[in-house]
Amino acid sequence: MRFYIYVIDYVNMSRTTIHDIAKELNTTAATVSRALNDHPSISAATKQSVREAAQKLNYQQNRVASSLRLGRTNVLGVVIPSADISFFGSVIHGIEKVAKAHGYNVILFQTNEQYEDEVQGIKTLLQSNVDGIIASISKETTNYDHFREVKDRNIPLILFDRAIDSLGVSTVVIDDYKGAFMATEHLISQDYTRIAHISGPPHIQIFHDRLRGYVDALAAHHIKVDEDLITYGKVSIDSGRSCAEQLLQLPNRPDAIFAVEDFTALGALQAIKESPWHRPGEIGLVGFANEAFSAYITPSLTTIDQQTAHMGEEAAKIFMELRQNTTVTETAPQKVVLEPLLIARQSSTRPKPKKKSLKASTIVP
Amino acid sequence: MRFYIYVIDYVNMSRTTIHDIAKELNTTAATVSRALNDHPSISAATKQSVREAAQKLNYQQNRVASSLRLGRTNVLGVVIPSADISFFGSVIHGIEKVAKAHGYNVILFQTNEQYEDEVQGIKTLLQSNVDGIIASISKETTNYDHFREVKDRNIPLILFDRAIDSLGVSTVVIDDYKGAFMATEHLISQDYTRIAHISGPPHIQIFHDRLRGYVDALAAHHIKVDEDLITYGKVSIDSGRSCAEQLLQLPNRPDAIFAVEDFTALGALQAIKESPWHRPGEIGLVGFANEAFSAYITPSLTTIDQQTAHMGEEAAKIFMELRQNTTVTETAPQKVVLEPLLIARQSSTRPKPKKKSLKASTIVP
DNA sequence: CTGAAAGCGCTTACAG
DNA sequence: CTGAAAGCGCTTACAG
Repeated sequence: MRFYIYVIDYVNMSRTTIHDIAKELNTTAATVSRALNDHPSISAATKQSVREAAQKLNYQQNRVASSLRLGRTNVLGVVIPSADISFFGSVIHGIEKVAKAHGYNVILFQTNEQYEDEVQGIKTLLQSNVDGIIASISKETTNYDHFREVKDRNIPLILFDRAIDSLGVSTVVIDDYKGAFMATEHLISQDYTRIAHISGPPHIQIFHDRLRGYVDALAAHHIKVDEDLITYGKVSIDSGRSCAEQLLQLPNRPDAIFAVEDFTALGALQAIKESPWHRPGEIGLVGFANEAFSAYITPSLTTIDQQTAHMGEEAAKIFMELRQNTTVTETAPQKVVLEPLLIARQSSTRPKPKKKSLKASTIVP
Repeated sequence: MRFYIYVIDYVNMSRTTIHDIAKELNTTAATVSRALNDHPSISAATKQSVREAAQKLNYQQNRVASSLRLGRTNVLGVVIPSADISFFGSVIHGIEKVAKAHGYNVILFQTNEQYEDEVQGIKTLLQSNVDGIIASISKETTNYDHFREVKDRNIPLILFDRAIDSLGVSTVVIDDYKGAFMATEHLISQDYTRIAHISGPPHIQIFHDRLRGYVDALAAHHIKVDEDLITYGKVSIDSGRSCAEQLLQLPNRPDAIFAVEDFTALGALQAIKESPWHRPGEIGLVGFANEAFSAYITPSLTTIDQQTAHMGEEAAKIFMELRQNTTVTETAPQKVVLEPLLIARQSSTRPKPKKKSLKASTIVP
């Protein structure tokens, strides 16, 4: 009887290269490379045998070597404040999806809303020779030289959501004005007439745009804007709650609230539920952002969807177009403005009038 | 008067290399390289002048070239089902944070729970010469050869959350058994006695562990396990709802449900709210995962927090240790088990007995 | 249809 | 303390 013992020395086992394949087939690395890249001047027979040998030797292309030679990496750099914020997680999802479909990988860099980290991130990505960068600017950033550097190096740059027009690069944003207009108009269509707005810090562009959309929607429907019904919160659950409490205590209280974003709306909802007008839709409520929780709270929250994954996809698609352009053609930057989507749910649905305590009858026995 | 016109030809402007710096200073690329890498045998004066020239010429190291030469990339590959799931977004956040602190970049690859995509992702990362891979296995995956390939190539592999012991690689998981035990014990402490469990596909380790924790907690408190009260769902809202509906129709119905994760719990909650036992806590409910929505639904959901960002950080830290090890030392795989945290909320809080319709009195006038 | 050779930009053992 | 040379693994213009 015999024992066969196979010892594989991983330590000294270096990875298969095209030279190993060439040696195996008594040909050259050039031929192997061409065969693997399906070069037209290589015979079918050669391609076949090269592929078989590659398989047999478990060959994997070394993309680092390929990148160095080709001068491109097939890597897309993404710079965002944090992957831990669902909005950005969703955008990354869209970016990576499109990137993968085009043979690109995604390097992720988080800034944590810090300017220094953002500068560092851009620098690292440039060193890594990424073929393009998609970014959402940190809240703290006021100097944009690092983004100009990207532009100067002729590397496609696309900004999403938090974009700066003055940089002259392509951008993907959602139409906040229109989203707010739709939200307000929706409440009007539900026969709400005294519609309040809980806004955010007015110096932030998107909040300002939403306020404008609210005001214009009222005007479009000949509803007078009542300054008393506009409050400025701090974009949080607690702030939404206290703003709503104030609004509901007004002598001439609102019959609906449009909140600047979903967390504010959530706080407002708490205040509404604790008020005498706590039945779903009795005081209409619309948020903005379609956060993960908004479909699941009670009542479910009507809100504006920002098409977050779509935003990422669009940004990646713009990159795919930009990379085609030879550097000679200076094309004008693209500006994609996504359509907001109204997601109508219970929080803005008027309760059926007349019939009282319908509730019990809806219960499945 | 004179006009100075600076014309910079970006098209033909190729990036500065160490050779450009060397030419500028009448020295060689070798010296420049050593100076930039702070090699001890280079004089302080030379280092100084090289750094100045590098700055002046706006030099950025080409990491691709460096990687090819050094045989390592300082890139960590991360393979997850989807960045759009808050759990994974949070884990990536933790991974990237630690990676960055050690000079590593993160390449992200999403599998969308598809086996084929997972295989492709691993292959791409290997081709990209990542220095290590952190992954969470797709639900669909039952063949693990692609992970063995990573191991065989001697590339550090760390699995998190959805890990497989048989692969013999380092893992970071939360103690699912203990979390389920805590969840069940919590229900028992709230005087629930007929506690049902909606599990997930039993071949998935974490779901199996949670089932065990549930069973053992009952046993520890001398409550007989009733097979009728254990159902196997598909880990979704709809599945949770229909499983709960079934459970509630049993002749001897449960008075509490421990759901295998929060979406299942959410569906179960819908079923409970439509049942005759719809008052908060009347039928106790606990989920698992502390999803974004769980704090905000009504009633708020008691659940088990998995310390997601911490999980990512731990995985990245293990990598940082593994990479130190020379390939000669075959160290045993590490197994980090994180402590689950019980987050007690309304869904498992017993309604006050005796007093009826207390509700109205809690409303602030 | 295939091969020999050069080169992408870096790092480092070897020599001085 | 610095330089000349080789090489990481690939791709491709050029030659045959």
